[in-house]
Amino acid sequence: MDITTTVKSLGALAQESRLAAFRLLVRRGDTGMAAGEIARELSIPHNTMSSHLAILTNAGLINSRRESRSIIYSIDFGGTRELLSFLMQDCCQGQPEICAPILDSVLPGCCAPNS
Amino acid sequence: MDITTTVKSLGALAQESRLAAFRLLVRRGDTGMAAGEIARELSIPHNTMSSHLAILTNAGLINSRRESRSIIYSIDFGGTRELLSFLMQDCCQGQPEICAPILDSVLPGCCAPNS
DNA sequence: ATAATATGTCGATTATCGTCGACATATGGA
DNA sequence: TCCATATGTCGACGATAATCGACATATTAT
Repeated sequence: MDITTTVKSLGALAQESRLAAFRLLVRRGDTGMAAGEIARELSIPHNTMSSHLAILTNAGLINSRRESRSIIYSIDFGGTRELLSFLMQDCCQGQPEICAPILDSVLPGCCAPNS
Repeated sequence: MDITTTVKSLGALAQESRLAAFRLLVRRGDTGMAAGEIARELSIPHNTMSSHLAILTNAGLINSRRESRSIIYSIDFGGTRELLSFLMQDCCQGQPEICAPILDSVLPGCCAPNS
């Protein structure tokens, strides 16, 4: 992942509605959520939400698939992982002090590495 | 860390010059780097860089201290860690699939948790 | 005090972003 | 086919952000 892509991804998340939509989709996993449902849930006009979803898609953070009349958006595991990996490695290699506490706080509750 | 703060921090990093400056400072650690030195290194006018540094500071990602004529900027461990923790926990709790591979890739090269 | 160096602030200009009404397209049912 | 539903696209407006010249402030040396 290069700087330009990283900037684009960070910019995609640096907006309240988009961050909210992204977090919503993270929790839904592969099941995803229809465009309209997201707009309703967040109380945002459907066309505004549409352009936000396009930006998140373009940044490689979410995917979409059609299901009859609806278009279901879901998180893009690959892109999301790439962004976080890039940020984490950037900090870790420069200053382990930053990452170690993060890992300690994230590990217990969720995912075990080397498992 | 709440959503508004997160958006502000992400926005601060979602700009090429600022992300470059941030990465530079991560690598310098507590030693930091003078404002002018950063501007010169990145070939950016000093006043433009000054406003970028102000934005990163306001987002809680970097700190500054005066050292004779220079003002030395350095990474803010606390703020940086908070942002990354928030993003990681957000994803981990929603979808462990995202975080596990990140941890696996970050752990070997750098910091060991529970150490 | 004066000058040189280092950085910050102000203000104006340009570019980009967020928002939303109006219209367009796609799907499925009557 | 005709209509309702679901979503996307276009265009315009207002708001915010990026950039940089000019000026202001702070520090140190002579």
